[in-house]
Amino acid sequence: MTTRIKRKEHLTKTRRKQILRAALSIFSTRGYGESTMADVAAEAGVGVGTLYNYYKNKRDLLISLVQKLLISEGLINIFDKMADQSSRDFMDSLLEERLEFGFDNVQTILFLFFEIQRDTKLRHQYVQDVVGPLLARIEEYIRLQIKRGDCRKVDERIISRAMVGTIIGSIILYRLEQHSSPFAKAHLKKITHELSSLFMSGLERK
Amino acid sequence: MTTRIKRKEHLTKTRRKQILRAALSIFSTRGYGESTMADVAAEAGVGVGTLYNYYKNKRDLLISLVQKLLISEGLINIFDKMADQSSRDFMDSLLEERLEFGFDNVQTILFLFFEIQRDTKLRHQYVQDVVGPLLARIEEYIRLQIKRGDCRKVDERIISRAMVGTIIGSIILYRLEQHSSPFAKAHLKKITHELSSLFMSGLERK
Amino acid sequence: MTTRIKRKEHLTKTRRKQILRAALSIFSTRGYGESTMADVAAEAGVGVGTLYNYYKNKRDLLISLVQKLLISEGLINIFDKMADQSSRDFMDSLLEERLEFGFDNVQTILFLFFEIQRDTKLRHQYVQDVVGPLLARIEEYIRLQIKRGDCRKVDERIISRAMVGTIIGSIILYRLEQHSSPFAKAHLKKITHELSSLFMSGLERK
Amino acid sequence: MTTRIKRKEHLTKTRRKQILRAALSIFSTRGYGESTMADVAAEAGVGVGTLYNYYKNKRDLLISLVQKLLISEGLINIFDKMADQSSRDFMDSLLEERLEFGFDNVQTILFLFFEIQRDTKLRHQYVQDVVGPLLARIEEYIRLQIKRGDCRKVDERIISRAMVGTIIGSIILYRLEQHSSPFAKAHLKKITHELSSLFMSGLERK
DNA sequence: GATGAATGAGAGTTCATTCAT
DNA sequence: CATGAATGAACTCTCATTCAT
Repeated sequence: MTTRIKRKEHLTKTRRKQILRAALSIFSTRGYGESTMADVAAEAGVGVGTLYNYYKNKRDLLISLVQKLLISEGLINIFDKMADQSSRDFMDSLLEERLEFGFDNVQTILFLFFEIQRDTKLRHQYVQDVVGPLLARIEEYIRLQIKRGDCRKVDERIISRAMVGTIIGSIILYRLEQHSSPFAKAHLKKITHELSSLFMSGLERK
Repeated sequence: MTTRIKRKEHLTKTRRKQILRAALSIFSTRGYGESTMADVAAEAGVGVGTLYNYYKNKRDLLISLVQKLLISEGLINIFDKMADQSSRDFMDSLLEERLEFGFDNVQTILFLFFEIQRDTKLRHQYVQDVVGPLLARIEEYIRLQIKRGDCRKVDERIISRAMVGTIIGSIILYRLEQHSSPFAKAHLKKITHELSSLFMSGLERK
Repeated sequence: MTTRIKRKEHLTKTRRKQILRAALSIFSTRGYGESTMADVAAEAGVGVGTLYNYYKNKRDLLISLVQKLLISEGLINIFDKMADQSSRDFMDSLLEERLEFGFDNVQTILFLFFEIQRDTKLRHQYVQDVVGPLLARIEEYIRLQIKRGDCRKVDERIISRAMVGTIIGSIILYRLEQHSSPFAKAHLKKITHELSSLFMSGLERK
Repeated sequence: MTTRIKRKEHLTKTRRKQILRAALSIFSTRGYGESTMADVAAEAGVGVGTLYNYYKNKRDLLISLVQKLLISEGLINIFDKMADQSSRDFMDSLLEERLEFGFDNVQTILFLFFEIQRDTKLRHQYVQDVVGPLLARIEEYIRLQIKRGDCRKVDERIISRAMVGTIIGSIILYRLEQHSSPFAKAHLKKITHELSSLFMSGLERK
């Protein structure tokens, strides 16, 4: 009995995931406004009506999708990996991990940014749950370095944003230039190293 | 006679601009797919039919709009101002000018990026006409500094992209955080200075 | 299962027929270009959107309609009835059957002719599938009569066309004069008899 | 002064003819409902606005066009040529003249029939001014032949319609079969002769 | 009188959503 | 719960008509 119910819940979750995955794929490539529920249904391999058994309407699907991405899909889980890392490693791992993830999900990320910035609620949520914590973490790190004397006196609130901005911007440039540039996944290590060096010596005390 | 024709041509150009301006405003805020031609017409203060006297269809309006923005609307005219500037000024003016422009046009820029990266032709055009020249210019500048011995040996192709990426990413972060951050127009000078310093000392020979 | 599917297929066919019938009615009276999909939907008693679940677009509806009429709606099934009939009966039944059908469907027929002759593909199909076989049949009949010596030497290719032409033209005249003439359905027998006599003695050996 | 006015009137007439000619060409090939005023204007070599200086609206243009065709464009002027002709010549000249004219203007004629039969007023006018007189003439001819004893007793009202119908139908068949049949302009003499013979001996006293 | 840009009513078409099966 | 045919509101686009030049 309980098992039956559990299985049912499990199935429901699976179905919801399946639909969200399809929606992400479709929305990312065509854009929300130009995607149709039929497209999503086809991609998910279910009937159109089924979508409405799991999501109230198209907009609900979008919001659910975005929130799911914000919360659980590796967009903020860097923290786990970042814990207790020494200075250079912190920078390196932050850059490498985020860039690799970014390069792998450019379309999704661009789609996310575009949708998030258009919806006040989503934007606040995103800033609060994702960007905020990430920035806080980096600010804290910089403050620590300054206190230690390893870093010159900088405005950590601005520098942290510059760093996150660099990651975001690099991902976008990668999408724009595609394979016609040194910003290819193949050179990820090289890129990480150059950026890391730039920031490290940029912050370093003279 | 000639005057009459000229006036007519002038009117046509004016009308086209008027429509493009309206389209930009609508598309930027609602997104292309969710904007209607009626919206655009209303914003432009003309009848719906009139739009079709100047643009073949909705997509044509979008493409024309994007191309117009790429080519003439100050997205690349930074070059004129940048000419013959000494090292620190180059960095400062690049950052300040681009950030200010970016902060003033976040929505437009995000809209542009989103549309450009979805259309292969536009993407190529953008890379070739806008991003490419800008990167070339920065690479050249870095190479020069290296040769002069003012800058340590770095991969100028990566660093140039990092710099452009930083600008792009900062603009996006600005849009996301809106007024709840130090990334506000009010602190533009401060921001410019911090970033400039970061890059300058980041590149500086130890 | 199979039954379920069969029922569905049946329903689909019924719906398609229902729509075609409505389209025929509307197109015949208003003309294709002046009919609207809303008209057709109303006549069929379905929503506008439904039309598009069965036909790609308005033109597709027209073409399907015309082809359906050409192929199956009794426009060529005269052959079954004509088989193995002696000379005078052949002529009589041909005339009577075709005239009656024509008088009953003038508008449809005129609409058909007008659309068919404007579309090369339809025209070829019509000639090949409908007019051609009918003419062949009549030519064969005439040739037989000539061989038998019951008929004087005539060019059967021209005479057959004259006979078919007479039927077509009579139908049109009937539509034009409407009830103000002896060409009324009431006098069908009389008309058939006069025409039959005309042709019979027109062909008869002197 | 009078000359000036006359010239003006002349110009006006010319312009009206020019427009009607264009309208006929466009309407005949595309059908009234699918033709646009812009099409007509382009064909006539004038601006769209000009059309409205000569005709109240699109429908007025159609009606004027049809009436013009009915009244003056050779559709009924056969009477002049037919006067005082002896029996066989009457039939021959009627057939040859009407068929030649028909073969040369199939599209126009089909367009005319289609439009006329859809408009009650036009239909009445057509029957009264064109078809009626033509039928009357043929009926009279047949009655005369019967009285003379050259023709067997037939219902001249039906036979006359059959003859006119044959002409109409032959023209339509010609359009449908186009060049793939013996109904080509090249064989006009042959056709005329066969038809004439058919009718003559069909009516002849045995 | 000639013109064609401007217009909006209205056409064709799409698609989110519902609901009977 | 899964489905997809039915639907009409809403969209894109067309085009007859007007009117300032």
